[in-house]
Amino acid sequence: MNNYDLDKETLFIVSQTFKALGDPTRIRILHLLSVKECSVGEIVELLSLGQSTVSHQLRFLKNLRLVKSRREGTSIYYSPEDDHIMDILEKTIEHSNHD
Amino acid sequence: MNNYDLDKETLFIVSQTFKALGDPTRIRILHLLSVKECSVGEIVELLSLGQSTVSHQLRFLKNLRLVKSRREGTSIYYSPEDDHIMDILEKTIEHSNHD
DNA sequence: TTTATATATGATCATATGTTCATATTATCA
DNA sequence: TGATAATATGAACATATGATCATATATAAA
Repeated sequence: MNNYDLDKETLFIVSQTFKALGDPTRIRILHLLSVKECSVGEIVELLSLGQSTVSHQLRFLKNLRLVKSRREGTSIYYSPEDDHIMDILEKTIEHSNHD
Repeated sequence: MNNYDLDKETLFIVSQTFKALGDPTRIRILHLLSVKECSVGEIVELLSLGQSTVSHQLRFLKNLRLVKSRREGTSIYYSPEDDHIMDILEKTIEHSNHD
């Protein structure tokens, strides 16, 4: 058995995961959520992003189970869901500051 | 000082790095190189990819200093250059197999 | 129930990305 | 030097991606 190549499913999952981390807006959102749970409106304010942009990206991240949400009145609060990925993200951010 | 957001340069480096890992072809190439140093032709054969595709992606990876190369006659051998990123890639591949 | 507030969604558009084709470059060997 | 083999490059093309606009949905308050 030759392990030079990866199977299709692994390839899909891994590439999807890294693709999620490959966009500046999503990185900013995930990093913010690693600091504190935030409502959509708070993300919009703290990062100066459009409401629609944030909403679209949160849906993207939620589909990949990188974030989860809970409702509180009319607000919806988001927080990280995948510890492993968040760990990779934060470590890579630290790593990039040492260059 | 508010550390909710990331500075522009960090954001650029981190997103570029993950973008490199966000494509199936590049993942396959990097994973192969993590197993053994390969010439362009070997990569083409082992992964059944087009020569031009491999060459383009290798240039991409080399620009980001994720791989390095050495010449041997008319062949050019590539190998991983960034241990940290390769570690992240391999760990994420393993992680994806446990789901 | 109307109004206001917060969030989500769909369509559109410009740009980014990855592959392919054709060709150029570089090194080896007859 | 001329021919061959390995790799790199540029252009073109189709598809993917991310932001924006307009609008829909959902909850709360009046």
